[in-house]
Amino acid sequence: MGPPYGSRSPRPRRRALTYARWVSRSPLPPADPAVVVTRVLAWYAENARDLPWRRPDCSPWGVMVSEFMLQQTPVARVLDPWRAWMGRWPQPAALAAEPSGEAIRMWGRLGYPRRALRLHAAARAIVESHAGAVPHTETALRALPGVGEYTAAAVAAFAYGQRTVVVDTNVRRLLARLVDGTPQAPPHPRAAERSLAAAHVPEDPQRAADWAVASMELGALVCTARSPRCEACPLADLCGWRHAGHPEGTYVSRTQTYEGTDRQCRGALLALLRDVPGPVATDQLQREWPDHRARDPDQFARALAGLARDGLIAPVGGGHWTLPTA
DNA sequence: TATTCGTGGTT
DNA sequence: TAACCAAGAAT
Repeated sequence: MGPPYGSRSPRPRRRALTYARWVSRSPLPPADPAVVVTRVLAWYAENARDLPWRRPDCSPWGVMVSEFMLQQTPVARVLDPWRAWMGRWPQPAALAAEPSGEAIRMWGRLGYPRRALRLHAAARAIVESHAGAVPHTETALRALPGVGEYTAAAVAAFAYGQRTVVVDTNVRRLLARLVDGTPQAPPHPRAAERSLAAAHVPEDPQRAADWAVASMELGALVCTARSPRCEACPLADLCGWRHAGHPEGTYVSRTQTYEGTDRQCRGALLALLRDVPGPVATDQLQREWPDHRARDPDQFARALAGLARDGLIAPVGGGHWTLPTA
């Protein structure tokens, strides 16, 4: 047995090899966006997943619900909750008629429960300001709670076939690799990224919407963050990152440990309130997060106050709490 | 602009 | 197995 792999600091050597390979090759010309779009659309036609919110009979509301649930959440975890949600609340008005606590309860363990609260508030805004119909324009969509730049563009494109610039984490990574030759997009979106993405959007609206979903799908299934399947990629011969020999990334993600965080505490408290029908005493909640689990003695109180401030829970008097009933 | 906000599968 | 990552938004 030799020394453990990496014990002789292979980095400089590896970097030198990468550079030698780079100079020995002819420069890779910039990929023609028209060619990129054509290839990705052809790939999508053969490889698209059959997701319920992509079917022609899916309502704009169904598209919007899917986009909320898919924020920072994998497709596989969204499928069942989406079906249950749409079965119970097929239109915005049905959800708007319920207290927000029901939305929080229905959200279950999808994570980021403030999304449930915002989706509920968005449904009420749609009833109040848009006669119960999901608005068509990005501007009107963007004004809804929980709808940011990405979601507004996505709903306009996928629900109404509009020509928008849809830039999600998949598209950002795909274009970073293809055009910039880097393995990952910058941690925070830059203006240059939106310009680059806009340069790839076809003129025809329906084709633009197809490009949006197809480029996202390619990023999700082939050009993945870890272990990309370049052998299955229709853009492999155009890819700057592949041409450069797959150099490693430089961005270091802050490792966010979950154990013992405020997030975990909030999640545990909310889970208890979700799983029982009525009010819960503060003492019982405290038992859900005993001091020995806490990072600091104020954590329980801080989490409880935070949940209340966010509107995820409400006091009902006598030291009891419930999901919001309004 | 940098942080905060859940949860669970994958590597 | 610890770290990474997932169709972001709000502040």
